[in-house]
Amino acid sequence: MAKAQPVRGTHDLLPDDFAAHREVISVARQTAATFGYREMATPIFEFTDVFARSMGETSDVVSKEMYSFDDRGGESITLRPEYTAAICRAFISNGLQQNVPFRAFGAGPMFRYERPQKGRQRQFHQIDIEIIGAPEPAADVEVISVGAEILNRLNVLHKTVLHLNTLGDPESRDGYRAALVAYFNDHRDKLSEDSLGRLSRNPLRILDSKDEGDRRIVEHAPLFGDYLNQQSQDFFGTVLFGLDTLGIAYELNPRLVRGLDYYTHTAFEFVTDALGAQGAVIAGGRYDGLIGQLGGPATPGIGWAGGIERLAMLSGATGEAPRPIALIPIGEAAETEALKIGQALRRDGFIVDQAFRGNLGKRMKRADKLNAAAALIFGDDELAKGVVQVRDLTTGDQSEVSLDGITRALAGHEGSRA
RNA sequence: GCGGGUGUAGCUCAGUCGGUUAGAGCGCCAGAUUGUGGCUCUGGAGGUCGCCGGUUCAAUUCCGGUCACUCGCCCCA
Repeated sequence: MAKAQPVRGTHDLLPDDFAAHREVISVARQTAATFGYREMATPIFEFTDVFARSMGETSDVVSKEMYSFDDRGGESITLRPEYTAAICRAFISNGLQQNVPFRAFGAGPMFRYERPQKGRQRQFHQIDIEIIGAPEPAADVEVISVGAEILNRLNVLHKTVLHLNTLGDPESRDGYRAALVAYFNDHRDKLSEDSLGRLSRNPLRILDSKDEGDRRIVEHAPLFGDYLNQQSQDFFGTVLFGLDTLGIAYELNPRLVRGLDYYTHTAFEFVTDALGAQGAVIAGGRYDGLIGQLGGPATPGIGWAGGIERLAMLSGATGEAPRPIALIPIGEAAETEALKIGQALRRDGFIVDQAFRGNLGKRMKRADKLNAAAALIFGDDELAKGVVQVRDLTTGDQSEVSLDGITRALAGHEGSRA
């Protein structure tokens, strides 16, 4: 092991990475804001129970992927593996049922102990929106359309496909699940080992198995459509109609199921094939039972989470450092004057770079390397006249400008403001 | 958690059929050019060849283990 190695599955976000990261967040934040979602944050850790009860003890995340530990007071604490349960807990804790429908946007780190891959890290970051207290299918349409609009503004919508399915209401889902379990039990001798495990934990997942043998059995498995009650069908129909109205394209995918217990009705994923095996960039669904399971008043909800790293990769966003204004004093008196000029320019919003050492040539090279938009050059001669040389480093044009005219002379460099 | 690939300078990569001082391009530093950047030229710094162990007179090279990344499974964002 090399020295100073980061923990497996964690990554540093250096300034360029961070700029791309922040771009995803700010596009999402702005887009969500236009729909009335307000940003909030919850703690990065919660009582383990918050996730164990909501996501289901048998889910992969809870059973083997959580960063859980006992704190010094003996409480079992877990670094959040997802945002939804935490926001729902906050909804209950703060008595927000007065405020429904409650729309929230959040962004931050999540933690799962998984085997790292491209697009899969142990600390990763998500953007997340939730709408709580809206049982109407219009909320499903809205939440999906927020996601589509964010992808659109990030210029990646065309690289994704929206997969859509319904899990129905609890009655439909339980009925289907029972039928599936009965069917697969009759064929358990032919199921893969993975699927035998799924049979007890989450039989719906067998539908999505990639195993050849499993697929042959799945072909003749009962269909969800036959178990959806009228209400669930109507609900889903309304969602589809809304998406059609908005011109949001989707593919119905009856194999799209969720690994977490709390989902009902609409389940969806924006998937890309451009990132290898980790193709879901935004995924979510309706969770009408979740808040009740957490001990709150029965309240429906729907939302999604998007992987910031995956979105940043997909958009190809690369952070670019802004172009500063370089201050290049020559001589001691000018160094002193430079402090004052720099202060004034910064108060005016400019990004100002001041080298701490070097002669004129050195500092010009540095200014060039920083991709500075302009250099302000001044020595004793200029100070005596109360001027500075303003050199445009793109064009090479240079002119003498009086001290109180610097801001005006930099008018063409709005891109150099922070 | 399971199976495969990879690991040589800050970055991208050559190379060593086991043998003396391990290379290139880019980048970095300095000089040509002590009041004017980009181009060019010259010079320089920078490597425990991922780590630990084994075999060997000798290992960066072969073998084992390990760590990290990566591809697929699993799971998901």
